[in-house]
Parts: sequence; structure tokens; C-alpha cells
Amino acid sequence: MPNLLAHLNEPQLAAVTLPPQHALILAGAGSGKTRVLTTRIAWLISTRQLTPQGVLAVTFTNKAAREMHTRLAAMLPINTRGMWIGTFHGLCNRMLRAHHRDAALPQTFQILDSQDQLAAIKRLLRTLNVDDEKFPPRNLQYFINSAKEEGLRPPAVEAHDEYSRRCVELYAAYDEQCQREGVVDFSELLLRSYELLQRNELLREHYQRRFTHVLVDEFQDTNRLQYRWLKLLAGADSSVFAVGDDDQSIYAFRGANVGNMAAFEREFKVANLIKLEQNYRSHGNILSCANALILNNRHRLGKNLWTEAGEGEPVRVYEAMTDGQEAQWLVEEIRALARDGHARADMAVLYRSNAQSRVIEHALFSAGLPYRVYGGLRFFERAEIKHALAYLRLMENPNDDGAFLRVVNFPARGIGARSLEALQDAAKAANLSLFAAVETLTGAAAAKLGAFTRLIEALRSETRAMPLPELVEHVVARSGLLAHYQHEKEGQDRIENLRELVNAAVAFLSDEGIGQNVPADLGVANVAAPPAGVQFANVAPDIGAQGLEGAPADAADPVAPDTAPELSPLAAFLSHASLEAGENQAGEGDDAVQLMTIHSAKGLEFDAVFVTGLEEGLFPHENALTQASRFGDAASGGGAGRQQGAPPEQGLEEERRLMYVAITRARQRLYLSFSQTRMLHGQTRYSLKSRFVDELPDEALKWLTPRVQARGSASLEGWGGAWEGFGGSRGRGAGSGFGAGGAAGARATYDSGRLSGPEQRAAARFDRGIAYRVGQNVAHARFGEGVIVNVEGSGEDARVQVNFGREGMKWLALSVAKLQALG
DNA sequence: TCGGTTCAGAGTATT
DNA sequence: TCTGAACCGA
Repeated sequence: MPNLLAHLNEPQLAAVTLPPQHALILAGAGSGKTRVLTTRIAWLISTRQLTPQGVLAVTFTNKAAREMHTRLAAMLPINTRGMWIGTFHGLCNRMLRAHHRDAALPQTFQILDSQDQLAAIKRLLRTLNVDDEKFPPRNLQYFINSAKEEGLRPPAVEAHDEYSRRCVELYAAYDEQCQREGVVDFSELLLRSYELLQRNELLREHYQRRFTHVLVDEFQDTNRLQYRWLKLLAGADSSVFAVGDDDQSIYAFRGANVGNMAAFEREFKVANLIKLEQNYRSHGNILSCANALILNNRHRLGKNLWTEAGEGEPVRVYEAMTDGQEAQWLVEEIRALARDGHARADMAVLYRSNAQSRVIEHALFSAGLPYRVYGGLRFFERAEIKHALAYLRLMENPNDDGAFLRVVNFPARGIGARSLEALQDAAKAANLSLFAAVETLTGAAAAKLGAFTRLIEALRSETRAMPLPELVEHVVARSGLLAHYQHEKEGQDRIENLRELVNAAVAFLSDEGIGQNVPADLGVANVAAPPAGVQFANVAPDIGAQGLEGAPADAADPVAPDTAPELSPLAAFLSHASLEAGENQAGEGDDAVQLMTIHSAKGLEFDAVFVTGLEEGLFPHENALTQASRFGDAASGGGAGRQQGAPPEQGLEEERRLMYVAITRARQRLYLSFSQTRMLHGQTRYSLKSRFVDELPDEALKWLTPRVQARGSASLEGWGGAWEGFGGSRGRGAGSGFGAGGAAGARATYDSGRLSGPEQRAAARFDRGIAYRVGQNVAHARFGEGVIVNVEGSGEDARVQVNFGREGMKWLALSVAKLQALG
């Protein structure tokens, strides 16, 4: 244990060792948030306050979930497989597979990614003969997802005009279609799981008893439904440990609700608010820029980053005349850094929008500098992969009309639009899936369609005994996909990807369970047994190491999972493919400059960071300034919109937080650049420098180009001015007041309390039956409940250090203090 | 069924 | 300016 806690700073230690109470950890950028979260879990387990089964730890991305698994496995001698650590979607998937009957789903339900969902909506509109000009599929998709994320089923969506009433009808029709086909979209995973828990009291209580500790990463990014889901899962005896940073909330546009932080504090009566403000990433000048900038936001919980590292280098600012020149300057600077020994992979070029990467890529490419662009198509989103997956899905679930339509005529089998139309009519009339309706047809079309369904059935029987990778390989070949691409001129890459799919299957098998795709809930039995002698004090007796989920299924028991123990490897692989889109580009191994949007940079860090395009209208983006209208076009009518009536400054504040995120990515060197002109939408646009540049402290900046006076005057005046003589630098590169004192922050205090008078001595005898040990929960008359984090001395001199949460850390002499042992 | 033309739209994005 | 989607003709 001591080594677990070693090297934690005071607030970190306080957070990690909090007694089992709700807590909100305000974790600034680079403050060791993930470390605190994982160490907290490790500490609770190793002090026997918690078993691996009692943990529910939830993140947003697979990457973060993997990171948590890895770190935890490094700290504890346990197998983290089977633990409930994963993404919201991954965990909901797991719950729905385990209780699929209760959730009214087939065990092998397929998951629609956004692409699939959009295709399903388009298909729906076609079936219903709905004018897709009037009801653009994208808007409908947004409408449906927004409603689901508000927890609203069609009947609950308010519609006060004809248009929104129609949207609601289409929403209902879409849900029916999904149900018929046995498919579930991303928001449905959440909502279905939420409703399952809400409806089934026994199940809910089971999970509530089981998850004594609920830990949430990136809490500021949770949407309303996710928050409600957490509230349902946290029972009376659960402690919720939420870690987040309101200053890094940059996803309101996709439904994130920062308000959840304040709501959590209020609704859970959070007594422990701990701020992690010591930054281990960036030098002082960088942090002073971040701090000064974010101070301009009014709606904050409040936080100030500090570092023990020195001021470091000044933040460099560059003004270009054109976007092309800005890119050229980047190239020079990157070359210079590389000459100084910096790895290119440790440099990142950030921009507000993807379109900006063009110019930069062009310049890097011409200069022969290797680079890697984030974003774009990910592995499992590629067309050829989706085709292969469609075959596999159809084998698992013939009702999946989306998959059917995707590959029924790919590769071409002479099945044209007319045949399909006939098939769709027949299916609709008989209320059958397309696959099943094939049998009802007659004629020439029927023969070809029949050949297709027989192919699928043949694939199913041929591969029955095959291991997954072989199965995938077989299907890729037998379906004709491979041959199709072999005949295509530019099919080589696609063939390569299809081979890679086989490798993905191999990899999936080898680390199955590391992600959130453990079949059903049955990995629990694989969890290494806890150290001998561990009692499951905080865990309901029916959930020991074997776990309820490890027990044989019993349909009569409403809490028991109702699936057979194993989801087929194929079905598990398919959910993996939907839930984890995979890498977006090859070449990761190269020493390449990293190009990405600021959004994708969140959570990453680099030695040198270039934040480019700091221009009004671009960053802050004009759409964010004129906001409001953007939200709730389709959805507003239904009351399902996001951010309704958001005041205009909210858009600006989110942009500013984005800038804050950008700045705090840099470890040593930060460059800010902007251009007087920029090619945008085919037109040259004259830009003013971003207000964000003006919000930074002069003394932390070093101008690489002559600085133009007041805000806004940057643009045209400098234009044409021959200021080749660079190097006019203003910044003396120094701020003061960093590093040293500022450990403002954690509320916890660390006095060594000798609080009791001699008269209490008599009462101080501790129940000898229970030894004082680290992790022991105790109660104190004055300080309330706490947990022992340290024991020192013995006999009369024995002292214990107790973390009382809000009341802080105290050293208490056992001979004096009245302490009562708790469960 | 494919390939070329035309036209609209152009912010950020995970699952 | 560039891209992606839809559409039409061979």
C-alpha cells in the first residue's frame, strides 16, 4: 500500500484515500487525473474495502478504458478482465447481453454505428415514402439521438407543430424498424440499459448492492442520460467518485452537459470536493497563459494551475500574412526543432477545423517532413470492412435488413433495384425480414435472391467449427469480396484491409475481455481470487468471488443473467467492431509530426505544440458566436434539443475552453500563430487576430513578428508592410509567482490533531477485536466517518492517520481519540 | 452498372 | 476551393 500512495501530492493522496463517500475531484489539465482514479481503485481493493466485483468504472473512450485496465493491472496482482471497467456504451452492451430477455432483445443483437444508423433512417424514409428533402435524414438522426439522450421515447416527446409531430412519428417508426431487425444504435444502448434498470427493481438493487464504488472519468462530458444512468446504478451504499474538469468541457455540441457537475454536487450532497491543481506537464509560462485565458470565462467552478517546474520558455506568437506563409513558417520551425534533437512525434500542429490541415499538409509534404493526420475514416468504418462485417452480421442475425441490403448485390450478383423493390414489398406485406421474404418470391429474381440466402446459410454451416480468424478469412473469400477487389484497379489497399480484418480477429481473441467486449457478464469468474483472508465486508453476501454472474443461468431468477454462458466469438467480435472503430491511419510507428484538431488533442501532450489559425471567426469560430440557432433545429420542436436557449456567451466560453485545452497540451514549447488572410471556401478572407491572443499575459509571450497595437488592428495595417526583419521580440519571457507558494487548492487540511483531553482517555479504548489497519473505515465523534490511511507506532504510542474527507486528514493517537470501527 | 457531371455546403466527434 | 452525394446517360 505505501508504494501505491508514494509520490502522490497532498490533494491526490486525499482523493485516493477518501472514505467511502461521494466525491467530486476537480482535476486540472495534467494534474494526474487518471492516476488518481486508478490508484483509488487499487487502494480500495488492496485495503480490502472493495473487491474487484464491486467496482464500476466508466469512461468515454476505449482508449481511456484500456489505459485504466493497464494501469490497474500494473498496480495490483489481479486480472482486470471481467471487471466492470469500460465505456458507457461498452458496459451497457454488456448489461444488455446479460439480460437480453428482460431488455426485449435477441442475444445476438447487432450494434449500429452512426453510419449504419443514418443508412437505416434513409431506408426507413424510402419505405414510408417520406420526402427526404422535407425530412433530411441527418436532421432526423440528430432528432432521434437527442431525444434518446434526454431519455425520451416517442410518446414522451413534446410536439407542438405538424412538423415535429411528424418527426416523432418517424422516430417511433425507426425504433420499430430497429426492434424488428434486432439492431440497436449507440444511444439506444444507453437508453435501453437505463430503462431496464428503472423497470426491473430486483435487477437494479442487485447492481446497486454490487457496485459499492462507482468511478467516473471525464465527468464534465457526461450527457443527461448518462448522468441518470449513474444515478440509477448508485445505490444507497455506493460511493460515486467523479473526476472531471469543467474548464475542459468542449463537447456541449454533442450533448455533454457540464451542469451535471453542479447537479452531482447538489443531488449527491457531495461533501468532498477536491481540486487537483498542481500540473506536472507544462512549464510556468504556458500555465500562466492557460490560467489568464480561462479567467475570462464567467461560468466556472474555479481552479488555478501551478507547477514546480520553472517558467520555462516564453510562449511564441507569430503573425503570418497568408495561411500559406503560416504553414511555411511551421515547416521552418519544425525543422529547427528537429535539428535541436526533438522527435517529430513529440510535436503537434493543432487547428480548430479539419479544413485547415490542407495547407499545412501541403507545406509539410513539399518539405518532405513526415506527418500523421488524425481523424478521417477509421478501420472498421471502411467500406470493404463494412461489407465483410455485413456478411458476418447476416450470418449471426438474418433479420438485419441493413446488412442484407448492403451486400445482397455486392459483389454484383445481378440483383437489381427492381428485384429488391419486389422483395421489400413482399417483406412488408408478410411482415418478414428481407432474408425470410426471399422464400415467398417466385420468378427470375427469386432464383438469384435464393442463391444469396443459400450462400449465407452455407457460410454459416461451413464455418460452424472454425475458430474466429479462420471464419473471417473464409467469409471474405467465399463471399466473393476478395475476388471482387482483386479485379479492381485500385483494390490492393482494400485487400490489404481485409487481410487486416483477419488479424483484427486474431488480436480480438488474444485480448478479449481487456476492452468492454467480454461476452455477457461471465468474465467475472476469471478474476483472480483476492488475497487470502479478504472478507467481502462491503459486498452483499450473494456476490462473492464467484459472483452472481458466474453462477449458472436460472431463468426463474429475475436477477440472473438469462443468456447461455458464452456469446459466440463472432457475435462478440461484431460488437467489438461496432463499439471500437479502430485506428484511423497506418504509419503510427514513424517519427511523424502529429496533425489534429484541438478536439482530438484533448488528453494528449507534446513537447512542442503549434496552435494555428488563431483568427476571429475561425477560432473562436463564428458559428459558436452566433450560436443558439444551431441547436435544436429539427429537435427543438420536440423539446429534445440540446442547449435550448443557451445564452450566446456560452458558445464563446466553450471556444475559450477549447483554447485552454490547446494551450495545456504543451510541455515545453508553445507556439501560437495567425494569419492576416486565409483561403476559405474558395475565397480569400481577411482576418483579425483572435481575441484569445489578447487575453494572454504579455509577460509570458514572445512575439516572433512585430506586434501590432491594439486588438483588431492586426489585420490590414500590417498587410504589405515589409517586416521581414523578424525577431522583434517584446516578451522578456518572464512572469513571476509561479511554482512556489501557490499550493492553494485542496480543502483538506493536514494538522496533526491531538484533540482529546485527558478525560477522554478512558473512553479511547478501541474494540480490540478489530485491528487498526490501513483501509479500515472508522467514525469519530467530531470528524465523522473516515478511513485509516496510515498506522504508526504500537501500544500506547500508536497513532493512526485518518482521512475524514471534508474534514481533512488527521493524525490521531489511539490512546486518546475515540474511534469506532465501521463495517 | 459504371462513370462522368452537377450541385450544395463547408464545425468540433466518441460510441 | 474542394468534397461528397445525387443523378443521368451509355
